[in-house]
Amino acid sequence: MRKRLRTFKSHMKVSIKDIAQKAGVAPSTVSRALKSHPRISAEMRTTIQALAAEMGYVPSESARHLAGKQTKTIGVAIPDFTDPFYMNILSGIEEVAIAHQHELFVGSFNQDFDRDRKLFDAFDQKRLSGFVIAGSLVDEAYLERKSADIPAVLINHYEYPFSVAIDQMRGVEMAINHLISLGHKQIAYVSLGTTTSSDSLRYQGYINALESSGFASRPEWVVQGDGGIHGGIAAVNQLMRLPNPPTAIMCYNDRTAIGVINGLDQAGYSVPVDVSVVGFDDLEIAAYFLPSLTTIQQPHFHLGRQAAEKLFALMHGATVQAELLEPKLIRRNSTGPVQS
Amino acid sequence: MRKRLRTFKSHMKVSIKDIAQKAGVAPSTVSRALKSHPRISAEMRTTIQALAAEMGYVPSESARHLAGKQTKTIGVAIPDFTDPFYMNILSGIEEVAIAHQHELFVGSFNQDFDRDRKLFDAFDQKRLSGFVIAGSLVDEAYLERKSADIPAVLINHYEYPFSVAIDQMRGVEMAINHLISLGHKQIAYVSLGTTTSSDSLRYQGYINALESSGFASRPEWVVQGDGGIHGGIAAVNQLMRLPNPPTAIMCYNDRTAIGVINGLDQAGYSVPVDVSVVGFDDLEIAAYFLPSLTTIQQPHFHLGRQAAEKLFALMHGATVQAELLEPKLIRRNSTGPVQS
DNA sequence: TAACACTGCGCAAGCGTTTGCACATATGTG
DNA sequence: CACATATGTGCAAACGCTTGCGCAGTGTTA
Repeated sequence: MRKRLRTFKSHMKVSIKDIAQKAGVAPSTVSRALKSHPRISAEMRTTIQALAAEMGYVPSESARHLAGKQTKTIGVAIPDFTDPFYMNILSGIEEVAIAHQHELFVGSFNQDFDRDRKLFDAFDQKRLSGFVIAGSLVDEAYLERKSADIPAVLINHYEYPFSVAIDQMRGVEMAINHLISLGHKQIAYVSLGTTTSSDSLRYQGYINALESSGFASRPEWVVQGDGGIHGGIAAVNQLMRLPNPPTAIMCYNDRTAIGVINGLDQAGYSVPVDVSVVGFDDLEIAAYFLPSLTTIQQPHFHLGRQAAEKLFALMHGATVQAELLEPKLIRRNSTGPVQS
Repeated sequence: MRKRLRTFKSHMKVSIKDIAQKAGVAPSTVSRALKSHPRISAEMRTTIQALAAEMGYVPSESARHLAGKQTKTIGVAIPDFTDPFYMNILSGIEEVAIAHQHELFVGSFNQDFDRDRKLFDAFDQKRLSGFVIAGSLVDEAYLERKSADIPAVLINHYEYPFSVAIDQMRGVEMAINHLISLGHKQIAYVSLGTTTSSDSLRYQGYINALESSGFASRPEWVVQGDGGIHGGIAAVNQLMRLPNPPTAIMCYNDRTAIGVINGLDQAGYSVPVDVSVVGFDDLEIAAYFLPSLTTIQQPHFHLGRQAAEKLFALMHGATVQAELLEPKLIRRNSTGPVQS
C-alpha cells in the first residue's frame, strides 16, 4: 500500500506560443483554431487541436481573464460547512452554476471579522463574476467590500436588495398556531443565541402568534440555544427546571429541536406525549428522526437555485427584485395534543 | 422590503497604473510600495497605500498570477455537498487552508464523466496550487487530468500515492466482532450499492470477521443500499422478509443505518431488542439519534486536516507518504445482546 | 578625498491570452 | 478582364502586475 514518491517540480507548462512554434504558425492562429473561429481553415483547426491535445496544452484562465474574458466562476459565502442546511443550499447553487457553465468558489464566513474580510477580498481579487451570500449575519466585512459593482444576491437576508428568503416570521407563526390548535398555552422558544435577522424574525413570529391568540410569552420561556444540538440540550434543561415548564417548545431550527428532544429524553420526558417540539428547516433527518420532527419547511434546494438564477439574471443585466418565499408547516410526530 | 434596483455596469477598475499616474510615480514603485518593499521610503509607502485605499484599488489576482505568483488557492473535490460526512472533511480542509493563507475552490464530482472532467479542467486552468480529492470513486476524469505535476492528496482512497484514509476494513471487522461478542450469528450487511474501494473494503471486513469467527455470511444477507436513508429503508425491508432474517445489521454508513432503523421501526421491530444495527462514520447525529448509533468513528475533521496538511507539505516540496488511520468502535444504544 | 555601499526610484521585459487590423491569395461578379 | 468580396493567416497591442537591472543621490569608511 506504500507508493512511489514523486516530487512535483512544475515543469514548464505548454503555452499557445509553444504550439504555434511547433506548428509553424502564429500564436493568434492557434488561439483561433482552438476556439474554432470561423475564419480558420478546417485542416488548420484539426491540426492545431490535435497538436494541442498531444502536447497537453491547458489554457491559462488567468491570461484569458486578463485579456478580457469573464471569470466564469461565482463566489459563495456560507456561515458553516458543517450545517446541513447550508450544504443543501450550496448544492442548489452548484446545480444552476453548472447549468450556466460556471464554477464555484466557496468560503465560510461569520467566523471573525478578519477572516470574513479576507474572504471578500479574495472574491474581489479573483474578479469573480458574482456572489451569493447565505446566512443572515451579513457583517461589516461584506459591506466594506470594494466590489460594490459586482452582482450579488443574499439568501435569507432582508435588508439588502436582491435577496431571496423565506418568510421566517410567518413560518414560526404557523408553527405556533399549530401548537395552539393542539391546546398548548405554555409555549417556549429556544433561540439561535446570536442576534441575526433570522433569529429576531423567528422570535417575532413567536411573539406575534402568541399575542394574537391572546396568550402571552413569559420571559423565562425564551432561552438561548446555539443553533446546534448542544444548545438545544442545554436550553431544555433550563426550561424543564422551571416551576411552570412549557408544554411545547418552538426551536430556532431542526438541529436545536433534536437537541431539545435529546434533553427531554435524558430527563425522562417523552415527546410528544409530555411535551411537543417543533423545529425549523425540514432537514432530511427531520423526516427520519424518531419521533419524526414537526417543522417548518425551508425549500433549501429551491432557495439555492433561486438565488443562483437571480444572480445569473443580474449578471446578464436583467433587473430582479427581492423575493419572499412562503414557508410550509410539516406536521409529523414530535407534536401532539396537550395532556390535561 | 422592496429595494432600489441598481444596475451593475462594471465601471473600470482602478489599476496600479492609475495610482502611479495620480501619484506621479512609476507603476513599479506603486507595486513595491503596496507590498512594503524594503527599498521604498516610508513616506512613499504611506502615501501610496493611502491613495490606493482611497481610490478603492483591488489587485487583480489574474495579473499577479500571470506575472509569476502562486494562486494561493487549493481545489477540493467532494462527491456530494449534501453528505454530512464530506462536509466535516471540507471544514477540516478549510481550517488548515486558512491557516496557510489559502482559499478553497470547491466542486462536487462523481456525477457524470463530463461534469467531472470539467471540474478537473477548471482545476487545471485556474492553475491551482494543489488539490484534495475526497471519496473513493476516483474515476477516469481524474486520471486523465493534465496536471499530473500538481500536488494532490486523496482521502479514503488507497490505490494512489499521497492518500490519507482510515482502515475501513479493520473498522468493519471491529464492528462485526462487537456484534459477535453480543451473541449475534446472523449478521447482514447493507452496502453502498456502487462499487467503490470503500464499499469493497468494508464488505471485505465483514466477510473476514465472520469467517475468522467461524460464522458464515449468506448471500441473501448482503443487500444493496445507496449510501443514504432511502437505501437503508429499502434494504431492511428486503432483509426482514427473509425466512431467516438477520439479528444484526452492519450498514455501509450512518445514513444507511438511520434508514435501516426507520425501516425496522415501520415494520414494528425495535432496536436494539429485536435487531441490532451498527453504522459507520460517527456523524454528529449518530450520538443523538434515538436510539443512539453504535458506529465506527471516522475522524472526519482530522481526515480533512491531515489531508490538507499533507498537501501543504507536498507543495513545500516535502516528501510524504500515505497514511492509514486507525478507526474506533463507538458503542452506543443501537446494539445489544441477541434475544434467545 | 577617493572608493564604496546604501537608499530610493524608474525602465522595460515578460507572464499567456485575445482581438482589431492589415495583408495576401482565392473566389465571385459584371 | 477589372473589380469587389471572401477566405485564411500574421502582427502587434493590450490586459495588470512583478522584478531584475540601472542610475542617480546620499552617506560611510579608511
